[in-house]
Amino acid sequence: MATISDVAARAGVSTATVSRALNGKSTVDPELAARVVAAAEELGYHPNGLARNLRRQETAVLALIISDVENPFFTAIARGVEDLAQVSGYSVVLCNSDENEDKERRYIDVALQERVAGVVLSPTGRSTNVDRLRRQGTPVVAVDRPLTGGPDGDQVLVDTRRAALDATRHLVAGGYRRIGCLSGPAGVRTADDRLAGYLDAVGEENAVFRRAEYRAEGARVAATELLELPDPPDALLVANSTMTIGVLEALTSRGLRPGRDVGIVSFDDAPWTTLIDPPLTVVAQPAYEVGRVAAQLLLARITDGTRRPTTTTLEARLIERQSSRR
Amino acid sequence: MATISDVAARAGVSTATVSRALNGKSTVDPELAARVVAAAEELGYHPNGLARNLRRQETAVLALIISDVENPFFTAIARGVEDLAQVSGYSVVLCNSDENEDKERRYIDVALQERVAGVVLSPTGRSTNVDRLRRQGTPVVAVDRPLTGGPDGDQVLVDTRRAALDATRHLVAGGYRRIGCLSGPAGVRTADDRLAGYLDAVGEENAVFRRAEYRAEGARVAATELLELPDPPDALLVANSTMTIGVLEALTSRGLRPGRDVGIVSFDDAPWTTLIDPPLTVVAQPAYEVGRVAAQLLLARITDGTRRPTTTTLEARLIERQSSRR
DNA sequence: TTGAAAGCGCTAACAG
DNA sequence: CTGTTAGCGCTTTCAA
Repeated sequence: MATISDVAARAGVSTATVSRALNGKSTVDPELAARVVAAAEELGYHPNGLARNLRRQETAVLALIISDVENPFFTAIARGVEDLAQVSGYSVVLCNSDENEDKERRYIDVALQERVAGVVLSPTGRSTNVDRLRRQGTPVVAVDRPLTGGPDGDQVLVDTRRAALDATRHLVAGGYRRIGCLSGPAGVRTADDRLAGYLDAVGEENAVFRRAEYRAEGARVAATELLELPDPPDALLVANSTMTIGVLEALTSRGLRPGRDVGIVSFDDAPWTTLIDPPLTVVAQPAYEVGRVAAQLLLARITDGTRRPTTTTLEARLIERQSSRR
Repeated sequence: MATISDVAARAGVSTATVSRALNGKSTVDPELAARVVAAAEELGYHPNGLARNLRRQETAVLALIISDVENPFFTAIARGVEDLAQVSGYSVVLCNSDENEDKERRYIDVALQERVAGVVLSPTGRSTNVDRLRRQGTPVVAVDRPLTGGPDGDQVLVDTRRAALDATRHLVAGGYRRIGCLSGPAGVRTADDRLAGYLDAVGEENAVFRRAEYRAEGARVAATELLELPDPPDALLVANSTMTIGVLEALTSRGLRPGRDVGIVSFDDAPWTTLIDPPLTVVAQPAYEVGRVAAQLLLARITDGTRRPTTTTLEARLIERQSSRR
């Protein structure tokens, strides 16, 4: 692969001139510059980013570590981060931690090794992994879930406890009497918060809930358990759209109709939620916006490492459709 | 950030020894090795991947350039690539080309600059971008769509034309008389192939079809056009699940029921396809498998650049549900 | 088994 | 405006 010296030789100038001509940083004689460009073209020259970054001690790459590539909520965040990064000349590499602390650590190590300019992540459980980044001074911004242990680092969250409270109250207002909740795993902050919001609304004494993985299958099983209770819930708040798929399966297989028989409100406004009958009432989270804001904060922190850490909390929006009406 | 010399100084050895001890390549006196490990630990040392890769002239990173992060088909591929790469010690960075040749070119440039070990991509339109990779000798494997211009490079495809043919015949067998097709943009190979398979089945003279972006909105409009024809189709083959969302919206807003009024077969077995009423008949593509095979081929080509290019074609599977029955 | 030294490809002082 | 030179942090001969 052609190197800068090859180009320099061909253009009859020094490597420094090639560098200057190609990067447009300093002024170069137009005629020389033209020769350089021509030579680079002829040789199919692509600057070696490794060498460049090693020398410059910086990389125009952001790492985005999310817990599930197949969850529309996170892919929407990814788009937000990417769109914003793009215009500032940064590329984004996506890593899938799979809600697994080990994988998260591995990817954080990769990020550290490759000396990325900064990382956006949805932290899994404990913060010990994040500390590694902080210790090396790599800018981080957390999305969706707060960093535990100190306000060190920016965060972009959604007020999901409040959203769960509102959603539950909406169900109460709709005339449902015994409202249940299906939330994600204990220790996952969003899952805990959504459950807490639900409890705020119904009170501990009236609570009927289960926790499961943020996946369809676990939710199906958990929903079935709830429905088989002696005094089963007549409405369900479900903590994410993937779980809702399982919940709807459980309902269908028991001949129960959403809305009429069991009121449903689901987190996340997935594209299919309007297609089913009845259409689902959902809590729409501003995922794309979360991504954009996170990228903005990260870039700001990259240019100015001394900025005080901030926490941005965005509001979710309840979209009332038919599954929460009898 | 601590460097190898810091570690060397602290352990009282040379940088060469640190390198050997930490990489375990060569034999190092156990006692020295222990000192090195301890020193690295204390300093929170993370080897600089940039420097390492620059020296070694290789990177353990694969780039995966796909045309839509929000399309479940591609995220399933991503999982397949990642799972396989992981066990061989490679990391995968995901780039979103958005079905846009410019973005694709930018990401290919990034891949080239960062000297990734290889790239998996779903090529957008013309192959001029891919040629850049080939010219530099970077191993490439194409997924979902073939590389145009020569069999230079491995490819992993799905026999989607055949799948479209079978799906259309299935509709014919179900008693539908006038079968229409909604496919993706001209020039996108999968869209062309699915349309071709449809034409194979119904014959040019009976064809009623529209093309649209691989997105919900365009498909909704196109489906509406078809349904407003003087002699509208009584069944529709839809080229991807995102488009199907638009198609179902069009049907619903006209009071038409899938199956009974208009038979539907959709490409891609999205998780929600069983939740709607009636459940959708779909063409399930082995996306995860496509990803795994692609990664396998890429790794093989990375270790042996002289391998002859291969083309793997996987079969799709028709899953019959209720939307293709009256 | 260990250390000294060269060099991967690039950029940025520093002279000229 | 241009060239010379040093060096980013690492791995890998080559000698000892």
